[in-house]
Amino acid sequence: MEKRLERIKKHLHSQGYKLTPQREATVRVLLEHEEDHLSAEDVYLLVKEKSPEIGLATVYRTLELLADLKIVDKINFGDGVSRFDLRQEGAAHFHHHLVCIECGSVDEIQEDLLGDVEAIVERDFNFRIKDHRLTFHGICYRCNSKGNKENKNESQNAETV
Amino acid sequence: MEKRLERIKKHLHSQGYKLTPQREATVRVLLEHEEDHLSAEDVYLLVKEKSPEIGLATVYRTLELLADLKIVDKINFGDGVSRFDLRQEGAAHFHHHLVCIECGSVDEIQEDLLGDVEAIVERDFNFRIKDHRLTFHGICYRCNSKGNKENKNESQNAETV
DNA sequence: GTCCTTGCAAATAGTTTGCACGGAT
DNA sequence: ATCCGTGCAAACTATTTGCAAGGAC
Repeated sequence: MEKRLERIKKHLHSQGYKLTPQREATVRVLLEHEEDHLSAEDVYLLVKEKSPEIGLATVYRTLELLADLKIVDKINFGDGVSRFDLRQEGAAHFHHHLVCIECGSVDEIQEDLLGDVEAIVERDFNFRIKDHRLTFHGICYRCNSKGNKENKNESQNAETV
Repeated sequence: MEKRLERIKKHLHSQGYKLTPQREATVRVLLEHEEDHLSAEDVYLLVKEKSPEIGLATVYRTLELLADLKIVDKINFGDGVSRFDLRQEGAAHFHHHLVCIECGSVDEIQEDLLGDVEAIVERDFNFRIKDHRLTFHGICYRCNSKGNKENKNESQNAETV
């Protein structure tokens, strides 16, 4: 993990930015919560645990910077909040998401899967693809097996990030 | 177009809602701007031209209602605004979008394209897909040919949308 | 009357911005 | 001495909500 931090630092430097303590703290939180899909507020609260003096605006500014540098991706699942997701190092494309409409969980799919589709789009629509967003909404494997028990269960929300 | 309005009316009635004048005006605007991807504010301004007494909150409430009934889809291209898109009648799935990072245009792809991908996701991740969102970001055919004019390029002009 | 729906205004939520200060070069 | 980055508060934008009033049945 230190290695990735180091590389991010270089990436920042190469663009004329510094890895300030606040930015480092923010990146660390992102690295430690790679699986989650944190909102800016989530990140802020987590950063605050280690660096209580940080301001919310700084977190927003850092996340925006990281998004500009393609270090993180800003995503939006339709609940009015932006979420931030570290890009896999060296990944050609952004990964996909499975959003469960029952428990709210968000899982990731690292496989590309879209190769053929993109070829068709590029050819048929003369569209030069730079990036994509693919999200499936449905019932996740957890809720699927739960539902099989035919239990008219109620509020046991899963992690939901 | 009247026919679609009629069906939407029935759809509302079947769920215990009425097609009030305000709702009708809103739906008409959506029907007349099917190609566009209007924000709530856009819809509001357009509805206001014909029905000046309507309130913004009513438009929001109507759009939310239509989204609940799956008559429209709420989409989000990452600029903090929700946009509303009429669902194709009888379409099993939501259509896809091509967002141009150069000129900001948004084109639609009605073809499904995701059949194979969805089969894989359902099988490998035990995820029951109910809906999806697929957006490509890149350079549209218009900007492609524009950029090509000064360069050496040849026969590839599309007219999709 | 009862239930829905509406317009308006106020409230909220998320995010951005202005500004003066502080630290590193 | 300059430049970048920060914290704070205020500003802004998009959206939601409370409420009194109007209309259909």
